[in-house]
Amino acid sequence: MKFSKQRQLILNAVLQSESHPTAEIIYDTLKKDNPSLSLGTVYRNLSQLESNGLIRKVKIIDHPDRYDGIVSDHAHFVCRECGKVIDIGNLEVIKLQEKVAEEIDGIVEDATVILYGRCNQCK
Amino acid sequence: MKFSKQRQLILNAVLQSESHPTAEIIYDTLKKDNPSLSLGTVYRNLSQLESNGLIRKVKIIDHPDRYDGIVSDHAHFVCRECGKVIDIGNLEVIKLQEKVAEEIDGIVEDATVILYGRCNQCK
DNA sequence: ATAGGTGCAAAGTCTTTGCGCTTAA
DNA sequence: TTAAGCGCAAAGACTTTGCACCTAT
Repeated sequence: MKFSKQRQLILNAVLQSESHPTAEIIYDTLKKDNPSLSLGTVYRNLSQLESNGLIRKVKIIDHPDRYDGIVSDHAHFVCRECGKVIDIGNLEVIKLQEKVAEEIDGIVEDATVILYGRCNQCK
Repeated sequence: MKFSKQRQLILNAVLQSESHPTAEIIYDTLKKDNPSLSLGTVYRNLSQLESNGLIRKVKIIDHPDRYDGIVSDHAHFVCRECGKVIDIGNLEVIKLQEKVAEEIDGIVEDATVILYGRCNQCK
């Protein structure tokens, strides 16, 4: 994989962000200092970076896809009130994967876990 | 909520299906015996039924949204080889929710859990 | 009677892609 | 040098919605 200036910018934006940004957010953020950047490039790179395992896509019901720089399996908590997304440790997720692999007699490669509710500020 | 003929058909289609159908699949299936049915109606009803807690939406990476008649929290396993979706018991999911509620000091209302891998036939 | 639902088709949102130019390796 | 990437704009996939008509309650 080549590392163009744009790809570096996009990768860094995801890795440095703590807000699990959407393609649009990344585009808007980077556009300020890189006015020629195109949205298509952002999508192409997010997709490419994900294929190469450098970032991870997170699907949240009723929101556009988000991206996350933490690649090891872990869960997300989404606050229904304020929309905040919080990373959750992966210990429980790994346990879950093991149980399920046993239950279906198959191989569990990874998991997407999203919990919905109210965060400590909004509850 | 009123129960039109269409709503009944759509609800039954989701409840009876074992394949976690998409809106398109439901539409194609019901269209055979109900040629005047429109895709917009299917989307409207799936959305409405979900709001009322009768069915549940399942988001799977790189697939259109699917719907599921089992409303209690539970996980899904998706086979990357054959695309099959298998329901997983909810015991582990409930445990996970409890741990996370504690970890974030918030309220966890429900969860979407999707595991990816190879099923017993494809592994 | 009437709030809510329907079919249809147009519009909206998010994402992908074809093309001719540019650039990292 | 050249395979890969870029910007742009058009197209695509999926979903929502406005409107005039219809129906469950």
